[in-house]
Amino acid sequence: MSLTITTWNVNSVRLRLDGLARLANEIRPDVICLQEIKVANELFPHQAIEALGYTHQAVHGQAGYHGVAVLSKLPIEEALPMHWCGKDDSRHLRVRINGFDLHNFYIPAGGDVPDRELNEKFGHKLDFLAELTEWFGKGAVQSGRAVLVGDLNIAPLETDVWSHKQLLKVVSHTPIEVERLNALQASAGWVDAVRKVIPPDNRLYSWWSYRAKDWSASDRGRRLDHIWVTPDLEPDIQHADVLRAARGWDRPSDHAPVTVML
DNA sequence: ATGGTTGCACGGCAA
Repeated sequence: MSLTITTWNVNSVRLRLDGLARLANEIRPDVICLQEIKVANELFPHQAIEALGYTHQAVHGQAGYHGVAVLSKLPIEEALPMHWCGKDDSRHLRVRINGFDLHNFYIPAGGDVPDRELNEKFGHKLDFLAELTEWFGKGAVQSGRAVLVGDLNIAPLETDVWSHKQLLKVVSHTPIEVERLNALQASAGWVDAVRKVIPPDNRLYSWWSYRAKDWSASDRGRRLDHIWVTPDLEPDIQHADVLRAARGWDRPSDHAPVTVML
């Protein structure tokens, strides 16, 4: 028995229905976790997605910004929209599928300036990570078997960015962010499932800016999207991949889907 | 050093 989970920052779910159909046909994930759906709950395109075989859907939407959703071929036994840092941003949806916990995150991007004194968005990003770390550290993962996915908006490894040196002061790859992400990972012993399959000596990206003239030729990417599992699931990791081709589809998201098969 | 693109609440803001 296997379970395939894909995470994808779609940058507007309503503009990415063709892409979702393609993902459903080409990868056939059992569960798809979306970020940046950019739509209120009542406007979520439930029927179009149901027609792709994802009859179970949990949505934690928001008009205009952010928003996360879980699409599943298996029943969603419980869905908990979560909130952090005293804000009502829709950035975390916790669901229970097949008896395991799945956490779908859209971590704050953090703005442009990597200094919390000058840029409160950067402070929010650091605080968000710290709150999660404390929460997971207190035993939020109870069942033992759990999966954490999403756009974590941090590329932790040198091989997760096109130029480690040139990105050290760029939000997403600064030392303080990497430190906070590593602390989050340690909080519940999370294992980076993608890097278990594709070792850290290989460059790997999941996001390329819209602003490049030729995103593929310049290939200035970053690995911002992640799939982590608890240690007891580590032996079950069968396969992992980034669907880089999706970045070249018509009207693409700036993120490519990341998939792990357990 | 600057500007480059996309998507949303149609226009400034976030990414």
